[in-house]
Order: sequence, then structure tokens, then C-alpha cells
Amino acid sequence: MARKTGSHADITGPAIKASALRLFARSGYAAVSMREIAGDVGVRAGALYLYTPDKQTLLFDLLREHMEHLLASWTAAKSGATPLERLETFVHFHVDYHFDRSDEVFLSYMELRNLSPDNFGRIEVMRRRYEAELEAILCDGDASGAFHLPDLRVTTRAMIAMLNGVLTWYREDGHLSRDSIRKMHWQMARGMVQA
Amino acid sequence: MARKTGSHADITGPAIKASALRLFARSGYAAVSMREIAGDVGVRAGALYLYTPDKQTLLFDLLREHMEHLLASWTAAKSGATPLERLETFVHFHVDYHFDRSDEVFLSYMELRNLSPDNFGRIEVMRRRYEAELEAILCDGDASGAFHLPDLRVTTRAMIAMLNGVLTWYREDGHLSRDSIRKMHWQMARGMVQA
DNA sequence: TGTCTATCTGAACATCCGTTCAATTCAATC
DNA sequence: GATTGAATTGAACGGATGTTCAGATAGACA
Repeated sequence: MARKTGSHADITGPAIKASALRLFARSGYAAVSMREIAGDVGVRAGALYLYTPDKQTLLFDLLREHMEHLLASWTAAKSGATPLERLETFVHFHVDYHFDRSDEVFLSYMELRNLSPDNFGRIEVMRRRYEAELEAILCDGDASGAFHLPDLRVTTRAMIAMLNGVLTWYREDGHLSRDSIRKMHWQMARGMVQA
Repeated sequence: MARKTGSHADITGPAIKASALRLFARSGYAAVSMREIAGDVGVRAGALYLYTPDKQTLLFDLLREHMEHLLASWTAAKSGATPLERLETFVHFHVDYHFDRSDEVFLSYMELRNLSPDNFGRIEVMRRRYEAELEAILCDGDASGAFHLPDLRVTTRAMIAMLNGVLTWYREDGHLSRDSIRKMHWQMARGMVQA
């Protein structure tokens, strides 16, 4: 096996994260062993510990990097003057993000309970920050009379739950284009807030 | 330990299912050991095998019984003449069911991937049957002009995803009454179908 | 009172788990 | 060609896992 000093690690490190992400998303954190991840990478289990201190940190780093990327992407994407425009931007962004990074998104809401309490707290802070972005849009729209919400927090969570639903089936319906799914969810979201 | 022939089994059997349900829902199927379940019941691990052939069947039976109960409950509850009334009944039923049996519902959509392929297929058939109940309501409403749906299947799944969202937070907001949550979700569901 | 039998224990089975580490490999450097 | 050091192996660690089963226990019945 070829080994170049200081360069092979640049391959193995990301490869481990990619394999762990895919396997965790497919079978669940608890059901995937370190040997299984190593085998997928093409390496022995011991080698993983050159790149992560333990399995728990491997999961945590995947979720943390995902949340950081999600927040940064939204910060770059957010736009719109009116609450309605801002909500449309959010819905499109959210659905698109789910298409592009389905494993990360799926993992981040399925494996929260396998994080240690400390790590859970850190991820939860970021998750709430993202949720607050939507909540702010809905809040402004409700205040301006553009939306009519039964309850701010409940609507925020219900809308995120609805949008996350794409995750469970989007692979099946190959005949629906991403753009049509995006538009449909925007129509339903607009209905939810009675705009 | 007192033991009455032919009667103690009537206690231990259901106790095992209750413990397994709660522990699986809390920590996940793969993360809960048979010894842990036995300890919760107040029995040794070996005794579990008088009531289930193996761990996999224990999970499957929990999900199967839940789905059978869900379908039977809906059959008993379904009512309404117009699509709008039928939809309202469905939304109220679904939200109420989630309140009353949150562990079962949570388990049934978190642990599907830990079922063997055969068992997964059996549960999936029942899950689709339930989904079809909502789809039929939406289909009739769309045909009669009462609803305006972008896509029948997408709307069905998006609505179930939204309603399932209650599971993730309903414990926190103790200040919201069940009735108010029910009404809010009905308002949002009605908006989603543009009724 | 003694027998029967449903119920449960306690110990064992093979196998897997996450993790550690001395020994090895080999590209890069001198 | 010899040396260096990053990258990886392979074997081992203690412990947990699902499952089995001969034997103990104790209520029910003769």
C-alpha cells in the first residue's frame, strides 16, 4: 500500500468521515462498528484512531460540521425584503439543502440521542439557531399582517417538520423534478401561514 | 418471589413489552440490551426467551401491534360526510393518537431500519394502508374542488410529516393544551390543502 | 403431604465491541 | 544507500452482546 509522508492522511481522514456518514445514516450509529467503517475505507480499525479520539467524537464532528455548514449556507443565501419573500427563500433553501445533503440532515435528526449530554447541548444550540431564523421570518410576517399564525413556535416547528418530510421519500419519486418539489412545498408552506 | 402457575406469565409477558417499548423509544433498539430490558422488568435475561423467540421479534411485535391498533382505532373513529369534515376528523385523530401513544408512534418511525427485510415489508404494508386513508380523503377533496393540491402523494406525505412533528416537542410545551394543539394543527392542515 | 409443572435463575457459550500499542512498512530526505 | 518519521497493521485487552439450557423454585393439585 503506497504511503506518502504527510499526504496520505489527507485522503484517509476525509474518507473515514465520508464512510462513517454514509454508514451511520444507513444503519444507525449504534449498529455500525468501527471495524465496519474501517473496512469501508479500506483500512484496519486501529487506523481510525489516528483521526478521531473515539467513536462518539466521530459522530459529534459529523453533526457539528453539518450544522456549521447549514448555518453558513443559510447566512449566505438569505434574502428578500418582505416576510413572504424571505419565507419563500427559506423554503427553497431548506428543500434544496435536503436534496444536496440528505445523509447529513438525516443523521442530524436521527442520531441526536446518541450524543453525550455535552455534545447534545452543543448541537442543540445550533439547531435552535437555525430554527430561530425561520421563527423570525414568521414573527415579522405575523406582526405585519402578512401571515396569520395560530402560534409562533408551533407553526415554526410544524413547518420544519413538514419540510423535513422530503427526506423520507424523495428518493422514490424520481419522476418529480427538484424544482417541482420545491414549488409544491412553497405552496403548502404559504398555505400553512395563511398568506 | 411468588409464582402462581399459569398466572404470573400474564404479568411478565406484558411487562416485558412495556419495558422494551419504553427503553427502545428512549435509547434506540440497537442501544438497549436484553439484560437491560430484563433488569427493568425485575427478571433475568434468560426469562425473556419464554416470551419472545429473539430480540428482533420483540421489536417487530411491538411495531405490528401498534400498527394494528392504529388501523383499528382509525376505522372506529373515521367519520364525516364532506372531504373537509373527514380531513378534520383525521387530523384530530392523528394528533390525539400521538399524544396517547407517543412511544409506539415514535418507535414505529425511528426503528423501521432495524427490522429484518421481511418484517420491514410487513410493517410497511400497514403503514401504507394508513397513509392511503389520508390520501383517499385528499383525493376526494381535490376532485370535488374543496381542496387545491399541488400533488396528491406529496401533499399526503407532507401533511403526515407535519402532524408527526408534534412528537418532537409536545412534552416541552406543557402550557399548551391538547385541544389547542389539535386546533392549531387543523388550521395549518386546512391551509396546506387550500380549503 | 407429596407430586407436578409453569416459571425463572445462573452460568456458560461464542462472538462482537471500542480501544490501545508495540511492531512494521515505506515515501521522503539526507 | 542509509536514515527518518508519518501511516498503518495485527494482535491483544476487558467487557458486553444475544442466546441456550440444566437445574432450582414454588404455587397448584392429587
